Amino acid sequence: MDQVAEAAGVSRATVSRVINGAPSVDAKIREMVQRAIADTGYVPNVAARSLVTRRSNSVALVISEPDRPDNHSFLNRIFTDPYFGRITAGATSALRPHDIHLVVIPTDSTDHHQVVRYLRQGHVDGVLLISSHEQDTLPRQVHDLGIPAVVSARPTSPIAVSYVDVDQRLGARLAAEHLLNRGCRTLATISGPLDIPSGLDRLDGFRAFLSTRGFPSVPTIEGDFTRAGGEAMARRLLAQHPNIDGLFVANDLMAEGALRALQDLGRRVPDDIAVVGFDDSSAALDCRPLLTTVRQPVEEMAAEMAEVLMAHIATPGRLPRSVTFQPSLVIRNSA
Amino acid sequence: MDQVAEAAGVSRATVSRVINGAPSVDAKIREMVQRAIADTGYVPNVAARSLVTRRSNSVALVISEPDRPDNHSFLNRIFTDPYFGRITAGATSALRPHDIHLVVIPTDSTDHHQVVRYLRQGHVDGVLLISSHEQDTLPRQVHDLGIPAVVSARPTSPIAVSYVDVDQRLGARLAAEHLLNRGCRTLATISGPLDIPSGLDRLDGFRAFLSTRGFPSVPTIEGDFTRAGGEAMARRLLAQHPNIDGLFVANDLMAEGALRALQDLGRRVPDDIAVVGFDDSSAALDCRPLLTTVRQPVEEMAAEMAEVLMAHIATPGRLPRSVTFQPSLVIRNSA
DNA sequence: TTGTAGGCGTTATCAA
DNA sequence: TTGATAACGCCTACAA
Repeated sequence: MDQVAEAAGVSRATVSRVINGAPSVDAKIREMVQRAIADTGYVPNVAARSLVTRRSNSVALVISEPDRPDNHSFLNRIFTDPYFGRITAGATSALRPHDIHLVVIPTDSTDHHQVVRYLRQGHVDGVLLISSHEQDTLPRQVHDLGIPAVVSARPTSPIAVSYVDVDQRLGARLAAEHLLNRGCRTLATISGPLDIPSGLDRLDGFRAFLSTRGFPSVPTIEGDFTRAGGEAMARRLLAQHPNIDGLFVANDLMAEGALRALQDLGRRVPDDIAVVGFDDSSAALDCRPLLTTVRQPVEEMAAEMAEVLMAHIATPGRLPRSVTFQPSLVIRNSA
Repeated sequence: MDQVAEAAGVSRATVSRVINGAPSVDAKIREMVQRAIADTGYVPNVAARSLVTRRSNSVALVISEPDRPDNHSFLNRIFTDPYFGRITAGATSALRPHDIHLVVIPTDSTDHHQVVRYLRQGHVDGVLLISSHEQDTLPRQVHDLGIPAVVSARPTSPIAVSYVDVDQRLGARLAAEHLLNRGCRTLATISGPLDIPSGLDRLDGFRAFLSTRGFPSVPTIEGDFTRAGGEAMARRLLAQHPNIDGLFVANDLMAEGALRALQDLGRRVPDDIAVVGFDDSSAALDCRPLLTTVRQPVEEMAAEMAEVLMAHIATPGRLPRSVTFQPSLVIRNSA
């Protein structure tokens, strides 16, 4: 920077002003400085800058998953699930125009403390926290840290933190309504893990609506949000309840597996049994027949999380606020 | 830090030594300092540290994709393709023990300059560059930057840079051999994009081996590495060459689409036509029948990239070196 | 083994 | 509008 200042015949302070686009700089001087910058190939040092500005221009995307028995493939599952991919894509697209970068940090409870330490060290200006499971303590820990944060779903315990969510119960209701409208009368559902709020909410919403329509009880089986799980659960469900004619599966990945099981079992979809998924992820288009599903605008939601986070970063005292997106039904061929 | 020093009754220098685990510190004093750190809840400021150490303890994962006509879903495609997910998982697992974090940066040629600027600013200590297409100028730009870097495939133009790759031609040969051994005599292939070296190499390897076995020409159609593309190309291929009995598809995603097309066309796999994919990604297990495929150890390769990168970072002058992994054939049910 | 002191490259304050 | 100058928080010779 001294080089630039010397080359332009000004002080370092002026160089700094030009770089940061301060309005109070003479046009000619600005020009000279810019030329000097180009000539010297000067690049500001970000460490020095953030030392004084206390900004890093990056945010963390923390993906907090529950510990599962088969934990060895933890990273693999995360980075292969299209849901997280959509989150990453949405967040990236919102952050990029602001020149803010994304540090991706997958975690389970065994290394919460590492994550907390990382956040405390000021590596990032804020956190996008993807946390789905009920007993996850990370949202609270992050909140206590006082660092700007936005969570991907309504926290289970009441924490004063901003979050972005979709109306899960409404989504499940849309599915139920559609199945009834088609004429299905023997309904069942493969739920998500019930220690995950979205899993629970979708199940609740589905049941709650059906009970108002005269279906007080609905055969239910708990799945794990994976394709293989959906296939296995569909098999089990149909073994127990062979005459089901309408099935709500709590995410598309499981629905894809379920369709496969139904095909193997010789059930025609949607004629013998109609199937509705949840997400409208790319998996819905990989299904045969194409999957009718509840659309959750994940990319937009992630982008909104990023926007809210940037607002928090810009205005430290800002009160938390939550944004809820409306789901919609995407009718294709499976129901 | 002053607080800690005062609380422990030592100088800031000693506190610094304790934090950085310098050996020359009296055990008692170390103890006192650590207690003081715990009491005061002190956390080192990373910006100040990297200002003086010139280390950021993070590396960039730059995913450089070619510009495609349907570019609007660029981010989506990247983050939904299991290949990139596996890369991310592999790199993360290798980096985590060293407390190095990953900044994920997707890019196409329109924002190469942003990426270069980012790298020049010293945000990261090094770059893992995932670059697949032939005319990509980014590897050269990164090389010219002089920042430690490792590329995910052999560069097309000779650049003195470390890379990690799989023996693509050998993989294709394994597929060809297997198809011949099964008794297939009318072979064809759906290749990857031919402006991507891996696409070209797999095609070359396939053809080269077959020509030594008396199959001088093989019907070929160029695909795009997507599921939908695989399906469409398989349809077209079989319309032109209805009597194909052995098909090599240059990645699993396309193979999955191809299997679907074959099913729709009423061809039995593997009886009427045997299919071999490439990658051994999770998609191979989503296929019906389960996909016989050439295994590419992507996670291990990404981890190796990370290891090599860390070596470069630790030893600035280190000469570039390349690591080539051997592919292997995973025989399942489709061939 | 410990302390002192200088410097890393910016931005921000305050005069001029 | 511009220029000195003082932080920012840490590491690291060097001296004690």
